[in-house]
Amino acid sequence: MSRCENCIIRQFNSLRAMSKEELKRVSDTKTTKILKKGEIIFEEGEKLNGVFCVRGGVSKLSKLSSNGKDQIVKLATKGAVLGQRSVISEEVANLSATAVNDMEVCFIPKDAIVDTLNSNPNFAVEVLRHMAHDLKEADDVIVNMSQKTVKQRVAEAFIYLEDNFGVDDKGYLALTLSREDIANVVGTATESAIRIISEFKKLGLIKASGKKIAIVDAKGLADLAVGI
Amino acid sequence: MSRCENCIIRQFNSLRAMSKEELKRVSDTKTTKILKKGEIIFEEGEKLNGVFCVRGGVSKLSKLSSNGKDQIVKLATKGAVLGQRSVISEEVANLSATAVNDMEVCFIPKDAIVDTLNSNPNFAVEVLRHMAHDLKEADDVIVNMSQKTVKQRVAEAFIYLEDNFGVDDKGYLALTLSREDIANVVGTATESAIRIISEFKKLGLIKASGKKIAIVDAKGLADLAVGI
DNA sequence: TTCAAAACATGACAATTGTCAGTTCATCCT
DNA sequence: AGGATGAACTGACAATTGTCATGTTTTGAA
Repeated sequence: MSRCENCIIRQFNSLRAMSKEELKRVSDTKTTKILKKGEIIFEEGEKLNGVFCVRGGVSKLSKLSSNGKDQIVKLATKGAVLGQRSVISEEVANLSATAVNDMEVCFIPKDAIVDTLNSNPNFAVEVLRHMAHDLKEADDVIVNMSQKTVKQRVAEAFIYLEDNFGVDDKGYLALTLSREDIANVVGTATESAIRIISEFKKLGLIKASGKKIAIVDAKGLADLAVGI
Repeated sequence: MSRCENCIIRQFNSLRAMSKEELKRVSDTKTTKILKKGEIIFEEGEKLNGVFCVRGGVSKLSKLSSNGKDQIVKLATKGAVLGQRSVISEEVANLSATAVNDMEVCFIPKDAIVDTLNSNPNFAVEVLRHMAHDLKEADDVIVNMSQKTVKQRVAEAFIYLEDNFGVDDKGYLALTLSREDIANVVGTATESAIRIISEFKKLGLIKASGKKIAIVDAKGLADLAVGI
């Protein structure tokens, strides 16, 4: 069985601040799950008794709004830890996590995390730093959502996807999202997202092959995103 | 001079997890500032060498978007600690803090905070919990901003103001914001905010006396906010 | 008090975005 | 292969929201 001490993922997340003993404990209590595309890791309102460490694949973190639409708040990939916020504040999950790809995740029981937090200041500070970073990102999203047009947000989404998930050998975005998911990231109607994507294709900003999308004119897209 | 140990504000924030000695150190190094309405506490991009503890008045935390408009991300009142996120992640401030009222704030130098974080797990965890809470709130704001109409967001803003800042003896919202600030909280044009406020008055949802606004039909407003 | 500046308000119009209805295309199952 | 299903797309139209122009009220400083 794989051991946390050797997990390459550790370098990406706060687990690196754990001592050997603490890691051993996590390793002994953790379990690994394989999830198929579309499967749900946890849902909004669910009480979490642990966190999920993403070893492979991509998860969308979303929240249902009162009008019945799903808003994707964040996309989490290798190294991300899901559910940490809820475990720390001892509240039910306020987001749902769904596999966008086939995924592999480790489940780490709550106690292993909470006990380490309370005894190891390095770990607590490391987690704190991560959360501070997430909070900054969330604030930036708020500003973008409220001040940018849908077109600007779609442009930004493509740049985000390229920056965070990279491209394949043909230059296409490595992460392929459905038009509906793109709309839910951007916070618009699916039809609006589709129309804007078509327009971007006509303008030569992006190209598509099936569902795969590639950025053609990165500068044009970036200019559009900031409103030039 | 007032001492942190006795500061009533302490019960609202993470400082309560500090030991007597730690608090004494904070008390010895802190300085108090009085700010007039409109004055700036710190600006986006500024390097902060400490945090600000709000003793009185209200501050708006805002960020300039690329199109030149200011988005108010959060309103902070008595007990809030400003700049904590930037100090923890050792980055420049990503928000500006401005006094909405006359304010009184304590400045606590960075080192007093950082040293305590590194040595006192209780304090670190307490700060972490606060940040986890802020992150949840930020996620909720993202969903509201992207999925609700401007009208729903204005309705929600009034409910938020009543819930968080209360009402005066005549029932008017204790915190009076300019129409422009309301528009910047909601993420819309000032004219749009004004129109919606006028409409709410006509519908009998709110009433106004000068700049002061009072909620008349709380249920009607709440229904509108969730889209009934 | 008085006047200038700022804040508030409204109208008219354009631009953006959402909704509904329908068509085409891809995928997957047996 | 054929058909069923869902995703992708398009058109038409309505609703929402932003912008510009302009008038009114409030505020604050001389």
